[in-house]
Amino acid sequence: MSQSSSTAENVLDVLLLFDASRPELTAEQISRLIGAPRSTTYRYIRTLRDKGFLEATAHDTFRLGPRLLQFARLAGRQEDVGRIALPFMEELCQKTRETVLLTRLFDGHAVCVERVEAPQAVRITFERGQIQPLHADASSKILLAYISEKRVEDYLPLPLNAFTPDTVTDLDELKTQLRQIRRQGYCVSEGEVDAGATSVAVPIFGRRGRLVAGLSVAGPTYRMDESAVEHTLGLLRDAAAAIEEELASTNL
Amino acid sequence: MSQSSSTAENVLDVLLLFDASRPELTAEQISRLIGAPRSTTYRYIRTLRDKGFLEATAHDTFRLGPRLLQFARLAGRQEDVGRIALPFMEELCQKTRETVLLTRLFDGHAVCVERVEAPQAVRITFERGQIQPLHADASSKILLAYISEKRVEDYLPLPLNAFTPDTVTDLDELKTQLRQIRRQGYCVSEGEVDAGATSVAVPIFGRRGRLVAGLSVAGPTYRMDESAVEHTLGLLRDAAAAIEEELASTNL
DNA sequence: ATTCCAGTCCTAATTAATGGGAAAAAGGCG
DNA sequence: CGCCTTTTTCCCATTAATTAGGACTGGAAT
Repeated sequence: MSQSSSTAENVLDVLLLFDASRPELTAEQISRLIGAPRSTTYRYIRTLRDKGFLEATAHDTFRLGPRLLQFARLAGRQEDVGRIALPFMEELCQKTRETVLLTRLFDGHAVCVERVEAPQAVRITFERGQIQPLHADASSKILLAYISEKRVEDYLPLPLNAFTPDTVTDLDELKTQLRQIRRQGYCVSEGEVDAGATSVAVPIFGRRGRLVAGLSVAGPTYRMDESAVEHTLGLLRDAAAAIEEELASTNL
Repeated sequence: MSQSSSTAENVLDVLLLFDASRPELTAEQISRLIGAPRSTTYRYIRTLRDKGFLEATAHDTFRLGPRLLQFARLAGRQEDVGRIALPFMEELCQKTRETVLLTRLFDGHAVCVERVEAPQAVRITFERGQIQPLHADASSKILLAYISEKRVEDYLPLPLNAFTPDTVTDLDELKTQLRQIRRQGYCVSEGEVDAGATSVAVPIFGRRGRLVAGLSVAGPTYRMDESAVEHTLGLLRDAAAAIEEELASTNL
């Protein structure tokens, strides 16, 4: 337990305190959460604020600052996979008329690296940077499936949370599903995170067979009937193959 | 020139080195740019990497990491203005069928805090976090117009860059325009950043008459004829007024 | 085999961060 | 309007943590 970690770590940790459930924090809270005395905390805050990483709100609280907005754009776009995949995703979106997602494993979550939203009023919405738990939805499970089976539980927040009645919460059942996903090379899920949403996902492999990302199409279940899923799956596979090929030549 | 900067600053500065023109950097470059010896630099890099702020590429370079993607979502969304404005922006987009932007002044640039893209194939595209110079396009000039005239040049990268033949590059002419913008309370620009794009912008004021953001609608010039601009302007004004009202009651 | 780098590790010296508490703003409330 | 509370900044001696120089490792290329 490194109570007094390096300054660098501490400052970054301050940023990490912020998430969707805690968009704003008081200096007092920050101080307590990172375990540093008030004066020290204020020093961190000031540095962060001077550089635009944090900003003060109207109510004696702080929130993430405008600088992070800019990074946002860069971070994803510069990903090799993201950059390469985007045009194929646009094409997929046109052909399926549903939302297309590129997800990646990071820090125990599935992170949306890139997305193209469906050109229809009723659609699945997703933003770049949005994170999802790994045990639900095809876009997440496709990532989980290619982790060595032993380490799977290290990535999961046990016990498994149920978002809908259809979320798989039994670890063994999940593992069985993962094996099946590996066998068939794709994953289809229905209503595991949001009731009424269906996703189809395929893996994207890089060098040495390492999984680099998951590509998926998600739409309202009523539009995703069996033949639509079938059709989507074919398109997904073609796109994944094309992306992999380009990856291999670029990323050499 | 603070040769002996704090650790905290240094680590953050490492992140700031990355921008669109330099999406990847070698350890060597980072070391030189922040003026720290190799071993120290590597320590920074490691800390940043451990926390996901940086990641290694395939070619001995580093780029911004996946963690920043997540921040992206939070940073803008939690802005009071952004959150409040979004629904009105959606409405504006529906009515005008053009791209709607919410911009904000930060660090000598106009930053796009929120945006809703037009539901048409030919449209102005803009992303959250995208930055623009302050001297061109209505969405930028509207921000510049409400800075005290003396300080205007502090915010501008002189000499003024021309993006198109229509970009204003003469400081005095720009100032004259700014005065006019203040007088009439809105700004219309045509082809100043991208030839063929027309923007209409209005200011959004917060408490004590402070400018908090700029609201704008941008579309291809061929669709934005005089009557469309007129129509858009009216909608923009209504939206701005509504946003200001809500801001005042919330942000109290 | 040899050379060249990227990246890590080690250590003594000293710099630069720490944190306790005072003081000063900034609000809130009667 | 002035008093009280809370937030934020400032100060400074202490000391712990960062620094930086260079050795070391390991992989890739020639």
